[in-house]
Amino acid sequence: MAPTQPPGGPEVSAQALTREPLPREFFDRPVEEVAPDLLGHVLVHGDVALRLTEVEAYAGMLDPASHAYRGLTPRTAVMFGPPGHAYVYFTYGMHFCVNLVCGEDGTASAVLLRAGGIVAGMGTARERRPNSTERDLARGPARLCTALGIGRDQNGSDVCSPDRPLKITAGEPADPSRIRSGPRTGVNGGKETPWRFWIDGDPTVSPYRAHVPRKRKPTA
DNA sequence: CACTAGATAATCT
DNA sequence: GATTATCTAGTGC
Repeated sequence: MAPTQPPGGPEVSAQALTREPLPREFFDRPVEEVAPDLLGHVLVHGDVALRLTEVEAYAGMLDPASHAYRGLTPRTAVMFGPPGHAYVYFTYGMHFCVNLVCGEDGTASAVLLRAGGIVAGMGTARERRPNSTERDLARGPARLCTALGIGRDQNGSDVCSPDRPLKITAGEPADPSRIRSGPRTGVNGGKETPWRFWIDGDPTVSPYRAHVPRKRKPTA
């Protein structure tokens, strides 16, 4: 027999690429309900598929930690649109992160996809992150985007349409008894809201890091 | 393992 | 000019 296969096995991996996307109504709910429900579902981009293990909820204009808190700007325009679309942003001069827009049209809430495990297209993912172990391929929001090849071109993409390269497909939902929540990572405002959700014990969940204000460049 | 600093650019003030 | 929903490489234990 072949040695160890990834969880789910190769047949499940192939299914992940062809399965129907989640219905748009899935996203047309309060963001703190959608976020934990996404755990275990599968994000597909091209021939790579990823089972979500960690996400964070951001409640739009009501949430000091959200990019949408200060209102509509060119960058945040996608979040103010209809649910079921991808909001991709560029940060720290080198990284992309991807969110899925939630709630009613105009609420500007979204779920940040923070980590997951690759269930199809392992070869492609490894090429994109050649120095990474399998466990670390998508362990963190910027690593996730690199492993799946997500960038500016995917901003605004409809993830509920079966014919687009980037889509969110139905997987095996996480066992509710294994879902944990806690404060969001790397965020300054809104610390009291425990809106980071993850699958307890899953090795692909990223380590928690509290927000640290960056030091300024030393003046020589 | 814990901790630090540096990379690098869009966005906002 | 300051800040940032990050990651990696480096040091030291």
